[in-house]
Amino acid sequence: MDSVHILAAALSPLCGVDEASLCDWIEVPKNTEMGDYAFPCFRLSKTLRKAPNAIAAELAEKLELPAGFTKCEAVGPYLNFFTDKGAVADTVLSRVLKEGDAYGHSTEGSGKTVCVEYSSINIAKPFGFHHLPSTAIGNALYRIYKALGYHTVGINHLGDWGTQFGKMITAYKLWGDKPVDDYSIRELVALYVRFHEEAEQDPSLNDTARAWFHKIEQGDPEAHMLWEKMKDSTIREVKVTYKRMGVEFDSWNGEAFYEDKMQPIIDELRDKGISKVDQGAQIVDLSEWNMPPCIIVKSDGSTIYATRDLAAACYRKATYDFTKLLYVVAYQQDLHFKQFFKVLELMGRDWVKDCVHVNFGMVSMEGGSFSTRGGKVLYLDDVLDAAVEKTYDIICEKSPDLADKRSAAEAVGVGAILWSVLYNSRIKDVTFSWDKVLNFDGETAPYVQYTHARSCSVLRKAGERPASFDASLLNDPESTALLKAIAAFPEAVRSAAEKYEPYVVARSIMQIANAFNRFYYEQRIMADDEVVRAARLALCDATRQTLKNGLNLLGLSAPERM
RNA sequence: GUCUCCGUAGCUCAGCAGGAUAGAGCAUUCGCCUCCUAAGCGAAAGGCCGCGCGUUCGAAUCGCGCCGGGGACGCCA
Repeated sequence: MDSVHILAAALSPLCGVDEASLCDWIEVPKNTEMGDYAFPCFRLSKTLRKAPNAIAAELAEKLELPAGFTKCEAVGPYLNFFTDKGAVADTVLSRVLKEGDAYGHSTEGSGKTVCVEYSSINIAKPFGFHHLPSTAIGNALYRIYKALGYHTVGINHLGDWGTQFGKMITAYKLWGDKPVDDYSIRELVALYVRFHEEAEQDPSLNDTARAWFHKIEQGDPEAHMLWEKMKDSTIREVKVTYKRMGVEFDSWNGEAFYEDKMQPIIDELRDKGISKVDQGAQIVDLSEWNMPPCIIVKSDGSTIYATRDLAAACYRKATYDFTKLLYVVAYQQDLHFKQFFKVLELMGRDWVKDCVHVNFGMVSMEGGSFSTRGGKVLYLDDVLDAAVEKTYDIICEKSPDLADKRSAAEAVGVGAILWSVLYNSRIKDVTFSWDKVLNFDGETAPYVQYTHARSCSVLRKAGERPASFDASLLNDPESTALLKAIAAFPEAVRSAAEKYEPYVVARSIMQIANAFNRFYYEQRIMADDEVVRAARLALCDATRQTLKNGLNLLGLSAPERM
């Protein structure tokens, strides 16, 4: 039973309100000097026909202080409670140190499966900075759900199908000068750009491209092989980038995979009378729900992304039997998801309630926009490299003696970039600017990583320390604030999952890092008094552990030195 | 035009199952390394929480209406 329930149980008989309601009313004051918990008495004034201030005073008088609490006082209309700091400190520290890498984790999701679709890049196209939000947010959610005990399936829904591959093959056949396997993404993109340039002059190239794509569809050996190889080399290359960012997938099934799985959906929609033919296309009329129609089959007989998404959702339900299917996709597609979820509902798939469009804001350049054809692309790798280089320079300047500068620079540089989209609400648009992305001061990943390394450094220097410690010695304001922040971490992880918002975890560890740095400055951890030292070292270790766990949940690594 | 999201300090953002003086970071100004990593800590300054009405004992937080901005709106994804 936690403190809130204990308080509610104690208060209930005095004010004649059931415990459950009281639990909702009890709050944690923003100002820590006001206590650890507070009970506002406004609501009682109606039923008790008394002024809130009087009620608070009276309750303070009558209430018998429950175990674990040291003080209760009436401040105006509030009843403020103070917990036994020593006991709380001991509980928190023992738990963190005992659970270790699993602190913040739980088993609430055991036996349940969560599928997360994220990143979803296009084959033979740049892996650009604009893929960062989906990739970073999706990966963080994947890790967070896994930590909560869910079986997780990370899905990279590749854009690996469509006429652009006919164009790619056409370009390759015309201008290719080495085996397809040897082509890097940038070279493939160059072919694609050249195709569009030349097709301006010679539109017949488009016919050739269509023919090549048709061949892929028909399973023509050469066409299929070329397509397959472009796909393989793209995946091989992006896996390197993914690895840098701690990103993994369990499935790379993209659009091509669902090519043969759409017909049953189309048939079902037609047979159940859900779809109808309109202007030569097969559509589902959604005007009843104030939405434009959802196109299932285009008037030329080919399918469209909605069809593929329907097939994919059904396939995933059948294959993974998920309790949740998350789509980490930009908000531009809000309408599409609303439509496609509605169609699933009309098809009687009641599990559509478990499908969530985890949308996020737009990525843009400071002053321009991205476009593959125009060649105006910002490769994610280039951004990561720049951040790593800058980090390397900083390390050389600040820690010239550090043995493994490269790996620390990699961890911190990449972390800084990931952090930029993990620290704010998903819905916020991000405008890329080198200045912003290369600023490592303040609320950034390097700050948290630095704090982690700092705590490691203290522990390293301390060497052996006694297994037992007296947590009640951690009663100074800085220790108390730090303990509170550490104690809040598991709830932050849960909340992040519930809201599909990794920033909740990011903010939580930021708060811990901040509290630790104040603690570090105000209280000497390596105190002369060895009993005090033991307690502070335990707190330092708990900080280290929690920061590491939090960083890992976000896909960042926690170097021990930097 | 319709639908939808957003609007909090100069800038970027927290806070929004309503509660006690609205919080951070960046930028600006000023302090702090003979001691555990100064990628740090502290201080100053900076706000009709877009505007109005309503609900409430109480609204940045909930509802409605404006204003301003982003996005989407049938054969791209």
